[in-house]
Amino acid sequence: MTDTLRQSRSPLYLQIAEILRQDLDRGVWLEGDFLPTVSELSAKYSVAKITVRQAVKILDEEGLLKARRGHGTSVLPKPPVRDRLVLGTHLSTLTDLYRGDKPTLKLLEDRLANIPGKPLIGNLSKDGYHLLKRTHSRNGEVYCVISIYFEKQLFKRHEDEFRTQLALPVLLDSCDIDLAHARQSLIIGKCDYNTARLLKLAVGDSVAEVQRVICDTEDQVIYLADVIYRSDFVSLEMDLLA
Amino acid sequence: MTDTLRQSRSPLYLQIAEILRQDLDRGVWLEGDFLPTVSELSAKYSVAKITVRQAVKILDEEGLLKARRGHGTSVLPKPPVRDRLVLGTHLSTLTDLYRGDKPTLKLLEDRLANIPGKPLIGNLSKDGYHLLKRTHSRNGEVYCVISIYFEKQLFKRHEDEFRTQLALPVLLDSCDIDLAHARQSLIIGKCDYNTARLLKLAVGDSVAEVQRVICDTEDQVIYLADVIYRSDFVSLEMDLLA
DNA sequence: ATATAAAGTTCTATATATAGAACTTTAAGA
DNA sequence: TCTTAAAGTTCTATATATAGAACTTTATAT
Repeated sequence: MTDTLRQSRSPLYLQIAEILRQDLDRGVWLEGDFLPTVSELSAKYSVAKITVRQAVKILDEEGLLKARRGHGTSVLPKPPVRDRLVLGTHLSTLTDLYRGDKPTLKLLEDRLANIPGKPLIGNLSKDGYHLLKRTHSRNGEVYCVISIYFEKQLFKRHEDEFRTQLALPVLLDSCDIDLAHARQSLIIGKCDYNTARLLKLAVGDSVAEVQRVICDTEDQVIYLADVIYRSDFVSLEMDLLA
Repeated sequence: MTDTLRQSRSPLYLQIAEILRQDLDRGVWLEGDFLPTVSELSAKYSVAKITVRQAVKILDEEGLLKARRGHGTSVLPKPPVRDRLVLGTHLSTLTDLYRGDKPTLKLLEDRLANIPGKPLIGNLSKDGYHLLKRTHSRNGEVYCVISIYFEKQLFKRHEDEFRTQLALPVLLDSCDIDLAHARQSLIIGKCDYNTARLLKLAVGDSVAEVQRVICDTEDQVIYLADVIYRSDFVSLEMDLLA
C-alpha cells in the first residue's frame, strides 16, 4: 500500500494525514472512538511511526483528534461544517444567493481595463470596460476573488451602486438594463501566488475558476466576472430536466 | 515574496514549479522565449538556486521548458491541450456527451448494494439497488470512477444493456422508463487512496465529486451515480437564463 | 582563441523527512 | 501498587530539501 504514496512528491506524512482526514470525514471512526494505534497505522501504511505521528499531529492541531500517551488517539466531535455556497445555475437564484447574506467586500482594483481573452459569449464593447476587482468575505474568511468588467456606459449610469453593492442584484433590479444572454462556466484550477495570498491558501491548492458573462440584446458583453473561489466553499446543484 | 510560500507544508520547489507553470500557461513567456536566469528567479522568489533548479527540472521533465547550460532556459511549444469533458447541465446534453466518443469501461464491482447516504432527491426503493462500479478511460487515461446504483427491477429489465453500455443513453432511449425528475450536484473534493490509485493521482489531489439522481413519476430513485472526476478533465458551462 | 553568460556540479552546512529501535512518560485497569 | 497499553522522546541513521559559495561545463558571440 505504498506505491501510490511514494510516487507522489508530497511528503508522506501529509498524505497519511489526508487519508486519515477522509476516513474521519466518511465516518470510519465516530466521535469518542479510538484510532488504531500509531504502531498499527505504521504497519498498515508501511511507514515509520514518526511519519504517522506527524500526520496525527496535524489532525490534532486541526481539532479533529486528540492524542494522549498511555491512552490512545481519540476522535473529537466534528467541528460545525461550514455551509458551502451553492452557485446558482440561473441568474435569479445566483442573485438570490447574495440577498440574504451580503459578504464583506474589499476593493483591490478600480480602473479602466480591457477584458482579457475571449469571453464565453458575445462581443466586446468598443468603449471598453471598467474593472472592479475585490474579495468577498464571510465570517472573516475570504472565499473568493472577483474581477468584474462592466461595460463603460453601463458603469457610468450605475457607478455608485456598483461600487457599494453586489453587482448582480443591481443588474437584475435596474429597469434600464436589458439582459438578453447570460452564461457561466466553471473549471477546477490551481491557486496562483497572488490568489493564494488573498484566499489564505497555498500555491497549487485547488480553486474553482468561474466566468459569468451577460450580454444585451445586441449581443454585446455588458458584464463579465472572473471569479476564483476557494474550492471548499462552493458547490453546484442543478435540475437536469429543466 | 516568501510568507505564503513558507507557510505551506508543500516543498518550496514544488510551489515554485507551480508558479512557473502558471506563468507559462498564461503566456508570460511564449514559445522560444527564455525564462529569467536561475539566479534571477532565485532572487525574485528569495529561494536558493538549487530550489529553482529543481523546479525547472520538473517543468523540463514535463516537456514545458528546456534548460541548457551556457544557454538558458527556453520555453518549448505548448503540448496539445487535452479537451476537457463538458459536463452537461441537461440530461440530454449529458447523454450526448457520450454518443460521439464512448469511453473505455472497466468493471470494478457488480453486486447488490444499498445507496449510501441520502440522495439529492427522491426516495429509495425498498427492493434495493444493483451497483456497477467502473472506470471510464479515454486515450488510455482513466478520467473518472463511477458508482452507479440501478433500481433493482429496472436493472433486471435492462441488464445486458447496462452491463455493456453507458447507462444514461440506455435510460433515455428506453420506452419503458419514465423519467420524472433528475438533479446533479458537484463539489470539489480531494482524492482518497483508492481513487488515487485508479485515477493515477496523488492522495489529496483535487477531484470533482458529482452526484446524479434520476427519479420516476413516483419520486422513487431509479438511478443514482456517484462520480469522481479528475479535476483537470472537467468543465461546466450553463445558460443562466434558460 | 578568448570572453561572457548561464546551467550544472561540488562543497559545506542546516533543516526536515523518514526509518527502526530503545527508552520514558502518561493513563487506566486490576 | 503494579501491570499493561499507548503516546512521545531520544538515538542512530539515511535521504531529501534548502542555503550559499566556488568551481566546472557548455553555448554563443566577438
